[in-house]
Formats: sequence, structure tokens, C-alpha cells
Amino acid sequence: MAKFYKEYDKHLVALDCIIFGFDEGELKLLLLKRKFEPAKGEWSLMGGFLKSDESLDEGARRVLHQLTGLSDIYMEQLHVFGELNRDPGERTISIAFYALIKVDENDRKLAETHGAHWVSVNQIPQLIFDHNQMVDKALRTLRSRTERKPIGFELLPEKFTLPQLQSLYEAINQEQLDKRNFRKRILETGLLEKLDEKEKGASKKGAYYYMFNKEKYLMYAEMGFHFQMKVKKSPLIKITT
Amino acid sequence: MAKFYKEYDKHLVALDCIIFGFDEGELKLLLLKRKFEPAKGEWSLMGGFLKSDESLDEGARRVLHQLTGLSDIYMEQLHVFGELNRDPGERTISIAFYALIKVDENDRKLAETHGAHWVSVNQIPQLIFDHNQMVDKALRTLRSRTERKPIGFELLPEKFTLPQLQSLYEAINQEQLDKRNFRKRILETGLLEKLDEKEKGASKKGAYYYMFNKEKYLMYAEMGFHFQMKVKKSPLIKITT
DNA sequence: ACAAAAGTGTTGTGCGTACACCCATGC
DNA sequence: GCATGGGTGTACGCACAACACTTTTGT
Repeated sequence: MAKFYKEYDKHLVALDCIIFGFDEGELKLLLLKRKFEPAKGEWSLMGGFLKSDESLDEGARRVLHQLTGLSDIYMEQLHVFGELNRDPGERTISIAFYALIKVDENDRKLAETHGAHWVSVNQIPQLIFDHNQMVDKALRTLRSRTERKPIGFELLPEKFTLPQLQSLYEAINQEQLDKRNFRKRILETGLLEKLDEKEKGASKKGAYYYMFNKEKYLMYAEMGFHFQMKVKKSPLIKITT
Repeated sequence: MAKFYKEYDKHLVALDCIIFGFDEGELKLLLLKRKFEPAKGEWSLMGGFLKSDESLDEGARRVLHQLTGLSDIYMEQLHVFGELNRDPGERTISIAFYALIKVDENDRKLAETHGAHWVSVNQIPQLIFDHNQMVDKALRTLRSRTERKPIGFELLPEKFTLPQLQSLYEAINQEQLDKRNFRKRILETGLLEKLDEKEKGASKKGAYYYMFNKEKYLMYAEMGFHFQMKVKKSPLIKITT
């Protein structure tokens, strides 16, 4: 290929992945102890450097696969971070991606063998560089996503119950929702298909399993959507002195 | 600075700017005939390459200033485009920014002396590489921005009339709005301050000037906002065969 | 029989939309 | 005096929030 741009600076381009998973009723993040200098041993996002022969998406997927063994997951570009000294090692531009995955037993093992850990988003430790800022931005993006796109397909197993779906929404948005309103709203979208089978782990009565209607899900994911639920107002508690 | 990452590939990083302006009741885009190979002479966005000693924002501002003489304008990161062959000259990653500016006489001249042209968003020509895709994404982002953030401060002169503001919203969203509803909604946000002065160019009666309340504007720009207006339904026209 | 979670409907209200006429002025 | 754009109020409907009791079943 002819080189037209010889005279311009070239840069290291990092790809950092913010991986969300939903497990045990909590929204979690996949973190890693960094294995190389600088900042070796500190908590970090999954990251790697872009290669010349791969597109951004390909690169992000490769990085994720190398570090966790995971593949075929939903990822989206979040933001580019490019402050001059964000990485003390060398001037590096980082393209942050966020990903949503269903955490199953298999993934849990895979992640562990790679030295990765699932951490609740309520207990994020200090991360290297500007990674905390990235996580913060990803969380806010994920939240505003719930209002415009259906969510869950990427974070829940194929079959799930309405209480599980509700608790996913609650975990993402850090708020309590009214059961009746939630069920009514989510059902009338037509996104869900009720199965004839109950989940019996969480209660004696058992909750019906549902699945997403894949076509509708994809349609809404493309066209957008409107799902807004306000906080369930908790009764005011007066603190008596 | 110590080099920790010697072994990794480095990349050209372009900064491309999608500049929106509002002029003569239309939403316009600032375009340029490219002055160097490859694709010399074709229509292009404002673009340049990132230098090692500048942050992304600084770089984008520098590029814009070099090409148009404009400075001090509102810019926001849009997306990174990184397909392998997006630039036939060489593998280049492009970070796209979008900017909103008030077009005044001064800017119009500045732009012209730099060979830039204001083009209505309804008449965007074929652009080089993936620049049309960038414009498309920027437009959609700008539209969804109007629903969550106040807009106008960056695109209108300091004093403006309500009909002007409305026509800005209409130009961005390509839809007609109901005058009464628009005025009611926008006024009750408290963002606007009515002046005692009328604009007399557009009509005999004249329309009152307004200004943004800067503090409220910044507050809403930060915290978000909710401004959604549906299309004014135009009466159905039956086409008789 | 009781504890624990699942499931189920109705009502009120605030927001958003639709809609038509008068006003001020320049020509 | 008329044409042109600016300015104003109300009524209706719907979507959303609030809210409490019954059902199932494992122990």
C-alpha cells in the first residue's frame, strides 16, 4: 500500500473492555490484576493493544478472548480516552468498549483460570490509570441504555423469570421498582414469551420462565424503544434524634 | 519517559470534525475540498492527524482552527471509526468529533478564505472514505441530544427569538412543531429570559428577543433534561389517481 | 399452619397533544 | 386595509405511578 502520510505521528492504541455480568442478583464487573509493568499487580480492566491488521471490533474481541477465553459476546464502543499522561508507561490512546455477558458456571471457571475476578459494581476497587473513569462512564451509558433499548438478552440466560429480569433492571439502575407496574409494562411490549415451566429455586411457589422473542428483541434493539420507570417512592423515614 | 510497550504496533490517528451551524433557517455542515492525496479535490470533513504532544480535544481544536480559523467552540466526541481499509492512503483510525457553532458574518468569511463551504444537511454531497457515515451518525446523535439536553446556546446568537429557536429544533429533527406547544414547553423550563427588544427583520410585528439563562443552561446540560415533542401531524393528503 | 415469594387490577393525575383566533405592523 | 408572521389558552386522552391482597407450596 502506498504511504501518503509518512510525516505524521503514530500512536499506541489500547483497547480496554468493561465487562458487565449479572450474577446472584448483582451487576458485576470483570476485573484483572495487571500482569506487566507499569502498575503490575494493580486492578485493571481487560486491555490490550490494537494490531495493524485488525479492526477495532476485532481487536477488542481478541483482547477479551485472550484474557478470559470468552468469545461471541455483545460489545459496543463507549468512548476514547486520550489525555496525554493517562498511561504513565507511554503515550497511549485507549478506546473503551463495554460488553454484556451472561455469567454461567462455565464462564466463571474460564475467567478464574485466566486470573480474572467478578466484582460487584458497588465495590469497585481503585483501578489503574483512568479506568475508574471508564467504568463510571460505562455505567451511566448502560443506565441510559435501559431507557431506550431492551436489555437482558445479553445478560440473562435463555430462560429467566420475571423477578430475575426485574432485579436486573433494579441492579443496573440502583432503584426499586414496583412489581405490578414492571410486569405490566414489560409484558405489554410483547418481547417476552411465557414458558410452561417454573423455576423453583428462589421460592416455594416458583416463578414461570420466560424467553425473549428474538425477532422483536432485535427489532427493538435497532429501532429503539421507550422503557422508563420511575423509582418506587420509599416512605419517608424520620430520623428521630 | 520509559518505554514499556516497545513491541506493539503504532497507528495513525486522524481527527475528523463534523461542524454543524444554523444559518438562514437551515442546519448546515462545514465541508472542504480535500487539498492533498489521496482523494484530492473531493469533498471531505475537516480532518487532520493527532500529534504526540496533544490530547484528543486539543488536537481536534487545532485541526479545526487550522482549517477554518475558528476557535473556542463546543465540541464533543462522537465515535471512533477504525475499519482496516477505511482510508485507502494508509491504515488510519479516525476519531470523529462533532461541533456546534453559531454562524456569523465573520465566520462565514473566515471559512471562505480557508476554502470551506457551508452545505445544507439536506444536500450533503458524496464525501471521501466513510465520512458520509460519520455525518449520518453525528446527525442522529444531535437529534437524540435534543431530547435530553438543551440545545441552541451553541448554535444561535446570544439574542434570538422563539420562532428562530423553534425553527432550529425543526431543522435538526426535520419535523414541524406546534407553535403553542413549543413555546409553552420551552418557556416552562425556565431556560429563557425575555428581553425588552424586538427583532423586526422577519415580520412586521416583530418577535421578542430571548436569551438563555446561562446557569440554568449549564445545569441542564450537565444533569440532563427531558424535552420531547412529537411531530405535528399533517393532514393526510389523498393522492388521486 | 406459617413463612416466603409469585402473581394479579384499578384508580387518579399530570403531561402531552390537538386545535383556532386575535394582534401588531409595514406596505 | 390587507398581508404577514407573532402571540395566546383550553380540553381531552393516555401513559404512568400508587397501592393491597390472594395464591402456591415447602417446611
